[in-house]
Amino acid sequence: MSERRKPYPFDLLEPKWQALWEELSPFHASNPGEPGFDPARPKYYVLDMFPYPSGSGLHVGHPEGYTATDIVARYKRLRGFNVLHPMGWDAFGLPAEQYAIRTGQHPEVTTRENIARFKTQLKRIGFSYDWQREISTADPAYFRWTQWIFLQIYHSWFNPETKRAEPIATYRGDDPDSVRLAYVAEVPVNWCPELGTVLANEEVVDGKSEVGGFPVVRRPMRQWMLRITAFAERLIDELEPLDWPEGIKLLQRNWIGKSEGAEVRFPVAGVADPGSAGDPRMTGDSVPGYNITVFTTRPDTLYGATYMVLAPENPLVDRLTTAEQHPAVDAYKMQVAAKSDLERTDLAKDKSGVFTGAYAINPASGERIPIWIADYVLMGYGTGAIMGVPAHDERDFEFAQTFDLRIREVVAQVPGRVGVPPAGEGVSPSQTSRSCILPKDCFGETPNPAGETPTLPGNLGAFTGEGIAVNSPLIDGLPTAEAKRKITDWLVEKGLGRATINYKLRDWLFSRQRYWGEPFPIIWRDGKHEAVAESELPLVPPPLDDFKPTGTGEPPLARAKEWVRYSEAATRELNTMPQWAGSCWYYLRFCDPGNAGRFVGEEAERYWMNVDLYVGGTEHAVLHLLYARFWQKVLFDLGHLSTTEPFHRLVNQGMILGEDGRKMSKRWGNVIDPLDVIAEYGADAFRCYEMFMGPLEQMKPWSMTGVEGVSRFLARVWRLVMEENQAGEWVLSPTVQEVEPTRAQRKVIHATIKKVSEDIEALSFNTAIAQMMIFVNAFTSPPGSARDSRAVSGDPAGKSLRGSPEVAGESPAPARESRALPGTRSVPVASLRTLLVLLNPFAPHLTSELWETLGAKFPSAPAGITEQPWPEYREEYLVEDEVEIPLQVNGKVRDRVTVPIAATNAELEAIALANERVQEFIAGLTVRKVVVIPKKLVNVVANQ
RNA sequence: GCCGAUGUGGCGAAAUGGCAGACGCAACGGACUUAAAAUCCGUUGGGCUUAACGGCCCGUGCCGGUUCGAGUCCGGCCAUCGGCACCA
Repeated sequence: MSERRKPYPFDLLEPKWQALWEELSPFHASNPGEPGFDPARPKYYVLDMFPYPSGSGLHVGHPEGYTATDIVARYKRLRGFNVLHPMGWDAFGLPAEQYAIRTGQHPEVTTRENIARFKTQLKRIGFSYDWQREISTADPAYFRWTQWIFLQIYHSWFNPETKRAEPIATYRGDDPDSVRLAYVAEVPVNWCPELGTVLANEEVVDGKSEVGGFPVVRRPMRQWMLRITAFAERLIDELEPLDWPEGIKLLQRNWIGKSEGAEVRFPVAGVADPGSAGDPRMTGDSVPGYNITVFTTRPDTLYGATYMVLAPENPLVDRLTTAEQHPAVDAYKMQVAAKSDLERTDLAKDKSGVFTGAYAINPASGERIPIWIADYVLMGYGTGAIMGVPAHDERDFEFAQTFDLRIREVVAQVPGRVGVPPAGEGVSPSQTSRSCILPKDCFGETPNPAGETPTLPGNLGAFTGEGIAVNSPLIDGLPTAEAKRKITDWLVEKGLGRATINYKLRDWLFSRQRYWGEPFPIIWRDGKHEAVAESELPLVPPPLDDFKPTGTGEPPLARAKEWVRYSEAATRELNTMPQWAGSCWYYLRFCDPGNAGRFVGEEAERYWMNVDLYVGGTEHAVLHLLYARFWQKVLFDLGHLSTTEPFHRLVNQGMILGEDGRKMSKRWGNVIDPLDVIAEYGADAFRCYEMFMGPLEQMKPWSMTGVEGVSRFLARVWRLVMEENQAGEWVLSPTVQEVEPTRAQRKVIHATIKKVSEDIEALSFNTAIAQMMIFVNAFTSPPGSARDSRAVSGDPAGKSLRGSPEVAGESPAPARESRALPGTRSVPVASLRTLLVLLNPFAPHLTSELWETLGAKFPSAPAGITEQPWPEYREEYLVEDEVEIPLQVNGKVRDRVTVPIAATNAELEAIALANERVQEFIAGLTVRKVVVIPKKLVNVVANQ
């Protein structure tokens, strides 16, 4: 770090203001009913995704979003809003626990230290958080309510009639435990041996743990689940009106994965198995228990179903398999079970499977079709069974090819419709050979109505698009959508199926085998679970010396024998909640963090919710953001909250890359430490640079010279107000005077007010800063310089002459040694004050200091810059009497002329046609048309 | 494979369908300085042309379209990044 002189004394003034903010808490927001609360003001809740306080401290990614929200928060305060802008800590988490395992240091200690470091660092950037609302998810005063919310979920069920969560008491069935929103199930889970815990689907990436990258295997275990699937439809529907990036909405929709289709029952054919011939159950064609139900999104292809496939784990498999096929089926099941998720995915390309020996009846065609098992059919989706329609499904096609199963076309492509290659294209010689492998009856008896080649589309495999039903007596000739409807109606009529919807979303695996998390407020008695009384909350984790996973899947809490024993007959639940639990509702607690009697006070919740602006990284698109919406809905349904969605407007900040354009990492040695930057350039420069880099949502590389540029800008602001005297002290510059701005200056001022206001609302901070740079350039450049006139007139070409100050009684700038340049003009105090307010959200320290300095000499304005009203611009100052417009001939600029703003179209046209340069270019041509856009341009269209 | 985002000077980037490159960085030239740093002023997309003022042509990933006019709208490609990935 260089020891060169600071361009302005940020190293003195930034700590000064930070100390003042610490002392006076000017950013504290009062709740309704509290002293200092002003009900006349509108509210604004602006929230950051709170950090996990890791050991490595803040990196430059954190402050990007935090600076954006801080600017908005400070801006909204100046605009007269009651602003809620809190910060807290997502403090439960694996790293602290793993550190504890390595060192024996209790996670609580590590976490406390990390929080302290994060807090110091955040304060060093000058964020205007209301620190009185600070919360930590690992604080018993907080997690007692996390546990309380879990109990609300536990004590409720999803009523399919009302489509709402309701207290379990309203459930009329005989087994409440089967419908609770929190339930225990023996499910195949993602078990990570290395971490000694199970993980949610969302925490597994490519068959490895998201944290640490350790292998994850499937293994059945008894786990707590939250019934998020019950809310699938609402999670999709209520997403629609939110002001979120379309991409994130789409990500959530895809994650939830809604598919509309039908369930179809296939009777198992009784005569398939010689061994069971004569078994009375196998003779009828709809014996209960011997139907296989499948889910399909394409019921219109039912006639094309030439085989069936069950998931290997499907319990029906054992009942169906013939004696002959038993050894092969069992071997295959073993083989599949041994595969990890990774392997199962990796081998996706090669289809494998085994014939069960059994047959089913295609309810439409009446044909006997073979039943197979294959691992490309998943037990967890739909019914764990499919009908194989190789002609119209890629996977089924591959499978049919591998095992030489029949392929029957039942949907004909319609020429000229979606996805149909023009004739002649997509047909290669290999098509003939492809046809050869198709069994004889592949296309049925009916000639292919599409004529020409008896195609599967091109030679690529299955045709999965929509078309016209063929070879399907009930629906022949119908387009796909209609065919779906008609066949579904027919299925319902015959009692063979029904329309239904399936979701990819699975229930949320909610328990973890960890120490450092919220214990479940649950006890076990006689093998059944019970909730503990609310009065027993918070349920604090027991003290432990050994945090290591037990390795058996039994949670570390099992080691605390005393704690585990709840009573003679009951023991405590040993699992803890996942890290997401605390972050599912922290935005609610911020509204009323000190409330000891409720998770959030009703009035506070009604006043502050929902979150007006939520800024954070995309990585939470389907995790935190889905879970939080889920909890919000449950709590809303149960009457605890006033809104059904928590986050009105969501914005994702883009990642900041290293100077080399690569992701910042120790490996590349390109990590930028915010505190190093602040030490050298100051917090204001750091903040402004992060915002000036480019659009908030975009990924962008760091640039140290870019920081320098922004730092220079702030120094120019400083020197606009201050100058250094002979003793080397900064004093108010004598050029700052109580004078009126020139007309040109006034225009820049108002253009800047307009642009900065609009840009902050739109979160376009980079262009807001650019406009303030223009402002400063206009006020620092000598009159008449190109830079001056460019800035002042808004004329990029800088050609218009502009210039002499129009200020009555402006005194010549006092001579000031070397700094006094000829033509230096005075700087109006009022203009400076406007700039300082506009810049305040971006560079709060510098502007506070300069505001104070100005106030000492020109005491007309209130003392504190944070009490200022946001300036309003006046349109009348933005318009000019004259405007320079380009004259075009056939769309090419040939000249520019300055015309009165009020010039009529006819006048403009006349001016254009009379123009010498235009004349030159239309010479010998006939003018066909003259396009006149008032105040913009004139285009003369001419040709031969 | 599917879905989404992005593609503009040497670099980060601006541009309600209306003068492409605002603002900043870097580079170069100049002023100040014994000198350097800092600061200030200026030049800076490419090519051609002019003694000079100036003028002309090309240019927003590629190909095509709509329009008086396209970075912007439409169709088709290509590349990079991100997400999902046997979900029937």
